[in-house]
Amino acid sequence: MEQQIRYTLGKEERLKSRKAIEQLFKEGKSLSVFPLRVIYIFSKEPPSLTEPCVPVNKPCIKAGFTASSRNFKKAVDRNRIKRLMREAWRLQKHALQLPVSQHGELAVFFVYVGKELPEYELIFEKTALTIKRFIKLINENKG
RNA sequence: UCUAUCAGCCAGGCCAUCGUUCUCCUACAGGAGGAAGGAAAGUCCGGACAGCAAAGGGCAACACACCGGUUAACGGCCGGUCCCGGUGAUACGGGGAGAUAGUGCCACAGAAAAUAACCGUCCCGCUGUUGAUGUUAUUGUUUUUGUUUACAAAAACAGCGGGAUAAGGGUGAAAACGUGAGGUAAAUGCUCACGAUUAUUAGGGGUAACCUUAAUAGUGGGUAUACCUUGUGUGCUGUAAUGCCAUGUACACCAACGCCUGAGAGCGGCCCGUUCGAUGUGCCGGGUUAAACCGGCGCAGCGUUGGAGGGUAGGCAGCAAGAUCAUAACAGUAAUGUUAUGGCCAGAUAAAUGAUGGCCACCCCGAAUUUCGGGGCCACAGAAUCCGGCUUAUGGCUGAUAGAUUUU
RNA sequence: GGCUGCGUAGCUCAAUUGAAUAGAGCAUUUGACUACGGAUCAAAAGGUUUUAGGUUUGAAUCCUAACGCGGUCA
Repeated sequence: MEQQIRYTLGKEERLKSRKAIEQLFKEGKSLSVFPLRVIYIFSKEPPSLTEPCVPVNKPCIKAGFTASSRNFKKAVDRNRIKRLMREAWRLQKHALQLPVSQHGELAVFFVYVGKELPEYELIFEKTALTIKRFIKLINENKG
């Protein structure tokens, strides 16, 4: 049986520390794939010096998701958007895993900036697009 | 069938794949089990629990207000009662201390908005004018008649003073019980009849609010959702409360004791009373992940002894077995309570419950009436310490009553 | 999670010790002035006082509930 990819998104793979998120918003770069706005940061330390970042054991991509309460006043809508984004990320992030693990660590934060409730298909497509752009970015940095 | 009002119920079920979170097991591959609501919402009330050294008294402030019951508690709920609206109907909806404790307010209009004032009406007295009529005296003339003067004076008018009035006075939301009769100088519940209404007393019913009968005394405008008075209740702040752990750093850190003085501070509104009382404190800049900390300026008593103290980022507790849930029986009109049996039912912290598919049930449409095909499977909406209510949002179903329409 | 304040013309604000017609400035429209425009002058229109109940003879104002928008504590 060819190693089946486990599409997981546990606690380890999400941004949970308030401090880390504040730092990300302060120093991170951003790109925008409407209706998503993506804020990200690469940590420079080579993986060998800090705790070993082996793809199987320790995840090296951390992600967070949010939707503004200015655009969506109801908690139900915000939860729905975050869940859809999480689901799309969960199914597609494996494409990034290998390139990133060779390079360092990545922290990503997705902000939904649209003003209407999206369909799942739209979120899925846009997430795929962002991942492509990330891969491109990593390749440029190498070169 | 539709509409209106009221009351009650439900918020699909099962299976599979990939994921999330918590707990347990484990051979660390994984496996098993639990995982949003009737409103989780608004934060409008009431509690539990915690802190404020202790939580004492008074005042203030706030809330509530027919009666009884219910409860841990409530401003909630249940039952009753009176008033108003409303109906075929005690179906239904709304309201309820005090205006006779006091103060304030009631625009415009109106005589007047609560004192009964003003106009007007009536009575008495005084003064003045006119003066029917009467009496007496004087003067002139011989007398009579007549004239003049003085006095008295019915009545009328005017003025002043005193008193009686609330019947009348175009208004207004509201005008000092209403209608009729008698009575009076003129009038008035002044008296009488009928009616309305308030209070007290007595009898009857009811735990009570209240109902009812009789007697007596009244008829004092409205507004307390103006201030207020009376009664009852509440100390204040809130789980981001609060307690504990531990990294690293700096030291005018902390604790105890003593002396002069009593600045000041606390008891989260104020006072009394009481307690604390000095290496402190205010501002600005730097520093730290954060706090400790450093420097400057201002105000300000010190000393001795001891060893840990303060504080935040993070973690743990608080934090999931309870005014608990389900079923049954009993008590009660009911809210609710008691007993028995069984169950354990979210616990995250940038914050878990999602994505996809199938079947059944339900609804709609078409064929057709056994059944088949297609579509829908929703609305409002997401726990953050936990409970009891209230309010608001919202889909469907059922029942009761009334009305309308159609068919028989 | 708690506390607290506000909502008036298209905009910025008055009127908040209840009193009948809700006022001012800017903006808008029309007219005058000008060759034209601006400025200026004159006039007009524009309000269910956020919504729904209640108290009152009478509510922008008082009371209750809802909706919306801020501020603040940690």
